[in-house]
Amino acid sequence: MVSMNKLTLKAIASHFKVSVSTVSKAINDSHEIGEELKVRIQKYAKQNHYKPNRVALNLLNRNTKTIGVVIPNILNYFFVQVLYGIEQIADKRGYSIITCSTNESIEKEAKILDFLCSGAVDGVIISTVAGETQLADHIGHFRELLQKQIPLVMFDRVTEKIECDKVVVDDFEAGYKATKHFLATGCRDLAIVNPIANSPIGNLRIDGFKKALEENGLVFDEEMVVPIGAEDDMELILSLSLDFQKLNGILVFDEITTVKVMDILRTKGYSIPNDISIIGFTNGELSKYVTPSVTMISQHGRHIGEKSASKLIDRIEAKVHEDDFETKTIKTSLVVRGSTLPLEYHKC
Amino acid sequence: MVSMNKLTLKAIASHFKVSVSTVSKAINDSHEIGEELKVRIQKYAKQNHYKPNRVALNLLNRNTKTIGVVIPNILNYFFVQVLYGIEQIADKRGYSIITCSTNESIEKEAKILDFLCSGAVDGVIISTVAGETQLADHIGHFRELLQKQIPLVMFDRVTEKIECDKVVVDDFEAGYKATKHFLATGCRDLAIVNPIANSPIGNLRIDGFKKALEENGLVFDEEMVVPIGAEDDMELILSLSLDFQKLNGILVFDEITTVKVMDILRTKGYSIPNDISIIGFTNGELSKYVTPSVTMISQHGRHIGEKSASKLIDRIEAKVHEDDFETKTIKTSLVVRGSTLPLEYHKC
DNA sequence: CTGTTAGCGCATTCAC
DNA sequence: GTGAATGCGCTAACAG
Repeated sequence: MVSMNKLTLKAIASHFKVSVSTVSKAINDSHEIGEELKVRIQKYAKQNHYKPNRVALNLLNRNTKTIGVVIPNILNYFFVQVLYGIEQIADKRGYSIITCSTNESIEKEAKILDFLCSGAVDGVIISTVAGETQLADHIGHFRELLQKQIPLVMFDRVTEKIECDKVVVDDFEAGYKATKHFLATGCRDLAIVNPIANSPIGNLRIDGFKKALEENGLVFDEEMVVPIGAEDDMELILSLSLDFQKLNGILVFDEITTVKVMDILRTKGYSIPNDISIIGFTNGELSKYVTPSVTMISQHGRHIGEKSASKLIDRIEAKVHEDDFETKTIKTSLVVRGSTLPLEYHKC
Repeated sequence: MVSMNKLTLKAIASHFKVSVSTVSKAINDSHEIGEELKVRIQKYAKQNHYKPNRVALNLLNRNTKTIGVVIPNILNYFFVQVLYGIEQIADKRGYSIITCSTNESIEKEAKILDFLCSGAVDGVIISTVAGETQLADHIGHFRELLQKQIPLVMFDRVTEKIECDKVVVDDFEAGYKATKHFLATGCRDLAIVNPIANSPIGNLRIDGFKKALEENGLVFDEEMVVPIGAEDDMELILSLSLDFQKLNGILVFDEITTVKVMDILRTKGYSIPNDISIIGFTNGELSKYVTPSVTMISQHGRHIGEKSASKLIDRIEAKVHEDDFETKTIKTSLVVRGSTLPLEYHKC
């Protein structure tokens, strides 16, 4: 038997030969409606699984109880963790999430932002794909969001050019902390492998690295930093750029690159951490289970997601749109594992 | 300066002192509107970033160009891959995705399905959290979707009780294939570590395992299968259940458990694969980078996502709702790596 | 060429 | 107690 696919107030109304507004009130349990009729209508509605149409309500209420989340790459575990954190909070506060992936394409990001401007969501959380340079051309899309009064929270990859709430990682301190740990375990000949070259985030980490070096009377040299592109033959580049014989510590800026570097070192016959120590910026399980397990900087992706979502929803639900934007900095943690030497070995 | 946050047709109309429908037509470049006025309106709209309200259009068109995706756990890399596949296709065909995570809670799944019934999406893709037993109580939520004519595609964890399009992994063949590989490399004393006990999927794999054993004249014994709960002390259970001395091959049904098992074996002094071989059901990078790298069954999550999304959107856009539901079976691949012995070692 | 009317599904205000 | 009218923002059919 074929049932009507959409049960509306109107249909119920005509079934009971009453008006739509009567049905509406009955279903919303208004005291205005006679008890007997009310019960009959409610029962009928329940039996036939009546459910008010979200879209109609959205139009009426001028909100959607939905937030848009824009990330550069959903296959990156860091962003998945952020997503998880956002999801937790959103769910708790009655919001749904519409997830958009830019795949690191600035054009796609623009397209998505454009879509998100159209009233489909009440607010947006984004980690932008744009580096500072590209952003200039493309900042308009953010402006439009803001101009339409759609609350915006940026996380991780943010930009000063846009005024909004932000949740960022303390990347400077992270670079500093990792470097200090190298030094504290007797590793003084250091290098950085940087798969996110040109990003402000990477630069902050490098700044922290510099500071730690300086504090210990070591001089920073640009040669210490090896940028790696996605297409590059990493083994070749590392061999050309680094003198492994002299090195005893490598800091790597993402998870996959970390294990790849370790693999290359192993192939070349170096022992980790005895010959060379490794610290990685990682988020996933990977670092825990490779051998040796990786000493890492944890960025607390889930926490970043939670903070971002809380802030956004606060902003959405605030009656007034004030301009007191806030930037929240999330501290990283150094998780010490097997790819660095124990602290007792050396003092510095 | 404060600009109006929402620019509507009405606002433009009153600005030009024309009617709303004139503006609508002008913006949609109708030939009915005088060239001069049309251009003026279009220019004004562009300058002020007019964008038609999605929600209003959704109400009008009775669709949302959005699909709901329901997964048990977003931190599981398999589901992330599926999500990625869905995203690719959805984007290509002009749909957005609203992602919902049940966190393996059947109540939450019911809640989500309930929400998804309310007109927020045009169709649903789901991997249900429910095992066959629980499903009885809770099948109503699926029925409701179907009854409301909302297209539904189930993937991975499906159920016969619901009639809809499905995309499943050939888990029987996967179990068979993995077992055959053990046998072909001379491993005949086998065990299974099953962290998804009671799931139909796990049972299919076990059936494949049995068949491979039988084909080689070996007898299956329930003792060969060790179920592991999320809370269990795995090391303890394995020690109690398995005689590692006699074992030379272990098949593990998820990724994290695989590396944990390997860790335990290493701790106990067994060499992989020389003493004991390992094959895992995995999806992530983890299996590639642990030492030794893990021979694994790849489930092609991305492909599953693509198929699911294609099927769903076809169904959504089909004028007629026929009942010729299709179940698509995705073959797995065995990726041979370092945790199993080379084929040349033995013949069988 | 432009405007009026109607309706998507719902809740709310105001009459009766 | 019940219902008609209004409007959320938009398009389409129909008048003028």
